[in-house]
Amino acid sequence: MATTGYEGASVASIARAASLSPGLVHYHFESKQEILVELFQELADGLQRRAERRAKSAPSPRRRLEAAFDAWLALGEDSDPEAVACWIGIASEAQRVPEVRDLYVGFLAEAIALLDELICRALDDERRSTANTRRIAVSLMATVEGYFQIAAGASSLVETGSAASSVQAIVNALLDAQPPCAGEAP
Amino acid sequence: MATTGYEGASVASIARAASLSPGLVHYHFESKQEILVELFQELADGLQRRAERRAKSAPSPRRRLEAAFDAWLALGEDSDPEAVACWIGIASEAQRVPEVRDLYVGFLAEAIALLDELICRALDDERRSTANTRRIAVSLMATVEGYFQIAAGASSLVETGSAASSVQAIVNALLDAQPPCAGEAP
Amino acid sequence: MATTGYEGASVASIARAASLSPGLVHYHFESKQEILVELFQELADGLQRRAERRAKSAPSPRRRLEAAFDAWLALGEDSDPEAVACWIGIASEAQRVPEVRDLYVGFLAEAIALLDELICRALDDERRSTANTRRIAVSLMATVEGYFQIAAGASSLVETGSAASSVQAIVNALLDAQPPCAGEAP
Amino acid sequence: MATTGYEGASVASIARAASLSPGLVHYHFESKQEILVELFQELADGLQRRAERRAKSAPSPRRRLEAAFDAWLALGEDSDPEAVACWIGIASEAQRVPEVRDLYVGFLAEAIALLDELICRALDDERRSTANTRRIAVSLMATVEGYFQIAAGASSLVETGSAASSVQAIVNALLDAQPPCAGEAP
DNA sequence: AATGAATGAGGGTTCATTCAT
DNA sequence: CATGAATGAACCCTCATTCAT
Repeated sequence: MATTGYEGASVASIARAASLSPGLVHYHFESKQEILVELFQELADGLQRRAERRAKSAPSPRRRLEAAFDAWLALGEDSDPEAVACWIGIASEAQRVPEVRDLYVGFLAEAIALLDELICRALDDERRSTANTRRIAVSLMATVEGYFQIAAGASSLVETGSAASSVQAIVNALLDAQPPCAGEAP
Repeated sequence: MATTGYEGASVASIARAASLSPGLVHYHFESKQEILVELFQELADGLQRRAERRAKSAPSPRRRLEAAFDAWLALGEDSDPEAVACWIGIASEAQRVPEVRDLYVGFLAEAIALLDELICRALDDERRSTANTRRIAVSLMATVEGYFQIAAGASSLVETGSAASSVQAIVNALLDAQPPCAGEAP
Repeated sequence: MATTGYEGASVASIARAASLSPGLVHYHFESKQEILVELFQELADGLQRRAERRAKSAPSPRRRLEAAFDAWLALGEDSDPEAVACWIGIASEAQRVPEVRDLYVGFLAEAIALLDELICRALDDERRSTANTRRIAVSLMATVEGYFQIAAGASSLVETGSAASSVQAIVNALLDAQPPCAGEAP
Repeated sequence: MATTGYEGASVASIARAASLSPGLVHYHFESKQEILVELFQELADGLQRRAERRAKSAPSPRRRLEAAFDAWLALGEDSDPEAVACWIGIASEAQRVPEVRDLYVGFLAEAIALLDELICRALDDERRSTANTRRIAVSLMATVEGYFQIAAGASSLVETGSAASSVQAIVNALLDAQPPCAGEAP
């Protein structure tokens, strides 16, 4: 699915890649769509677990945020381009397949909640009360997803390794900005 | 293509939607893929033109940046969900179809160049020399693309109208940040 | 479908028999089932038209009845064994396919109505008021359908040409029977 | 098989319905077709036994005939619609599967022989010699089979309970008819 | 006697593309 | 410029049957 997309990956080709007979694929999966669902869950679980595990072992709130982005964007660039390619295809499929959409929304909601919490912890009491942390979380998540997309479709435009640090720069700027008069999101 | 995706849109259904005969579609387009290319160009041109036109008519450099994001993300949220849906599908297709990939990369490069320039103009001489404006442009573009993706697949997670202002907040934070000791990307 | 049954007749084999490509079959018929529906209508129309045409040209009410059975059972035995084979398969399919069932019920209802009317005309006023002509029509129709079934599955048990005359004998016996004390169907 | 037909009943579904594993089905039956054969024999034996048993216990020859039809058509209407549904499917299958055809022919031959004998016994010597009792038996059997078919595919057309009495009316009419000048089948 | 994973041929159906008109 | 019938390969999926356990 990484190389040919969901539609391009015929059940026969999937079976061949796994050294199975086509019939056996349908013995284990009700339909081709179910394979997509399973694949998504595996990818999403991997991302989520990775972010949480690495965030936990970081010493300070700020470092935890950093660790989360590292977990995602390291994957986005170097380690597993196949996973990123799948991810973009799935995001596209999520628009049409309700089951996939639900999972995708669920994943994003969880990730945003994690970011929201980490952001809260990284702020002092005064700024926490004025900042719209959830909105910040959403926009950071958008940046992550956008880096995935660009990495998958136009990797030549992103310097290898720059994604994580760029996002870090955004985080730093947002969290250290002087309380702007109108709030950070007017 | 917005509602069924590229693979899901049969030439017959496209013809029907346009009140044409299937044969006539292939009289005007060499192949189905060429329709995708044409569609992409239309969408990309629209985005690019929109951003440039609105940026031009803004009074200050900072306002020009703001106008560009407004041009993109207003489309991303309210005005044309069909275009956004197409866009995500195309980004997914770009991974596999070289012709589409080239166009996609070209569009992004142009958009990033525009942002880069606008950012440069918005900075004073001192900060322009220390800041990595291109990297900032890339990460802002990633955020825009990410918002498109989330809007297409999980619109419930984004407050209507928040995307543009959230990106604006990031821009403000990045451009107004004190020159950090370690640079914006350590 | 006559020789292999509905399930046994693959769309590919149907196409081959008609010197068509498999795709073209689905260009003209929405589904394989629709072919069955069309086939049924052709058979049923043929039976109905035949019975009505021949009944009309008969000189007396009694002869009209005779003509109707001749129209059906001549087909049932000699002329078109393929049609009979199809018919039995269709009757079996009618149990499961609602669309076919409706058509089958419709055909029988029409045939029974025709018989009912012919029987009424063949009776004198006194007997018409005491006889349950509809019930007689149903049982005669059952006999016809039963002859089809036996002809299709066990033709060796029926002397060629005997079906029509046997049914005629039943008709004669029923219509000429002295008014039984309890009515012919207690 | 009653609800989905022979082709529609997969070995897996049969196994599931019987709380068996698919493999075990093929341990007991050589093939799926053999299940059909077994099913047919069970149904046919049931019908035959039922008719014979009830015919035996009737007091007079005429009552014995009546009892036989009751045995068949009671099943056709009230008691076991599933059996009737199977029966029609089998009659359809008999056209193609030689083994089933032989059994079907055998069943019909036996049933006709039974009817023939009962009819003979019910007639006085004079009429027995002039009547074609076998032909009468065949036509009565056709009526029974026809009622099965109509009951299975168009039950709304038959008043519940009318089949047996209608056939009885035919029997009475045929057996009591004055020796027609031209015989009962001209 | 029993399991259920595994096979692979074949099922109905879709579809990009062609072409005679 | 326009039609729509026609093609045939490929699709997802089902299923009777086998077999190691």
